[in-house]
Amino acid sequence: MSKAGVSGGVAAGQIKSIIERVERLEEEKTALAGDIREIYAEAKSNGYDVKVLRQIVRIRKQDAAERQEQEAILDLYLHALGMTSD
Amino acid sequence: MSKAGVSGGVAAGQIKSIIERVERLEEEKTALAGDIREIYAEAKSNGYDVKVLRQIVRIRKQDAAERQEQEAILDLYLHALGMTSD
Amino acid sequence: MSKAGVSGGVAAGQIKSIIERVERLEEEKTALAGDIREIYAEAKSNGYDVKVLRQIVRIRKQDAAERQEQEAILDLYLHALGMTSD
Amino acid sequence: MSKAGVSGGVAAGQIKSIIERVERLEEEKTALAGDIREIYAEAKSNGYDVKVLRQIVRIRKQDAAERQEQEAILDLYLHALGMTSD
DNA sequence: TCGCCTGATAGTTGCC
DNA sequence: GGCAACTATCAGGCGA
Repeated sequence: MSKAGVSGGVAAGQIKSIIERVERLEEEKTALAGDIREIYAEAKSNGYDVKVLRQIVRIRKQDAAERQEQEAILDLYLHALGMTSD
Repeated sequence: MSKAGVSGGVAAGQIKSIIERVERLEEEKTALAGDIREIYAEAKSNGYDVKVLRQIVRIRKQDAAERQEQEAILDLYLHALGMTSD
Repeated sequence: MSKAGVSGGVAAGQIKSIIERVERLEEEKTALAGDIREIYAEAKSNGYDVKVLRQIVRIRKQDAAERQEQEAILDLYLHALGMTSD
Repeated sequence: MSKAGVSGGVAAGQIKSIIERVERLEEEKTALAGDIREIYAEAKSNGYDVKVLRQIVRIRKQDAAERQEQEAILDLYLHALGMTSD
């Protein structure tokens, strides 16, 4: 069939399965977000500055991203210069 | 002490632990987001309209939230009438 | 009035003004996007690799953002240590 | 030459010019985005519902697009009937 | 030219 | 209750 579910109700089970798998994963995702919040709350109660901690995490993530970008552009340069193995 | 880590470098290990635990959880969160995207991609390749599927998930979440709220209101009434066991 | 436009049609002119100002600005924004596309197209016709150019712009923007973040966290540290002038 | 800048450093100035022109335009674009945000913020402080205002702008843009499409279709018909001047 | 994918934007949620 | 960070959605650019 060219379009799932159009030719009848036969796909209902499949849709249900998709929805439920997504919902399950989103549930886990929400739980993890809660765990993170909990860690920060605990840190705060131990006298740490949560804003600073969050900023540190953010910067480390940015660093990683920047490194990725740097590698990506290096690859681009190498390709442009025909210096790659592929 | 009024501010953790200010009175010396003793808290460095603790900070490191906090940061790493958060990063670990965020990594898992990102992985789950990837899984969800994968499911939608697979659904799309099976001919489903991803936008519609996302909307269904959203509506079901809203419904769940409303149900929660309804129950909360019901509890409120029951409490007000002294009809609860707690 | 507590809520603009609720007490009558008197705010119609104001709404119209808001909408039109926004639309005007978005138009300009779209035009700028077009200008940028044009520059890249021209560069491409001159033999430049657009992908590389875009990557360069992206990295430079990231660098700037990272610098901002670094400054922000420095400020946070200084505040945390009570070493600021305010 | 088949690839600009590959045969030497002569194109550095040109690249620099391209990058800077793009960055200048992106800066202006960002500034306009800021102006728009400002308008909405002002509207909000005057009691307007920003979400609704955004929706109005979106719908009007869609309408304009549809009108464009209608005109294009009309043109197509007129061309097919040889009723155009070009 | 069409589909994919990344980057920009809008909405939501949590914090102050 | 307002503001800021984060997430999800959407549109434009790129490659096949």
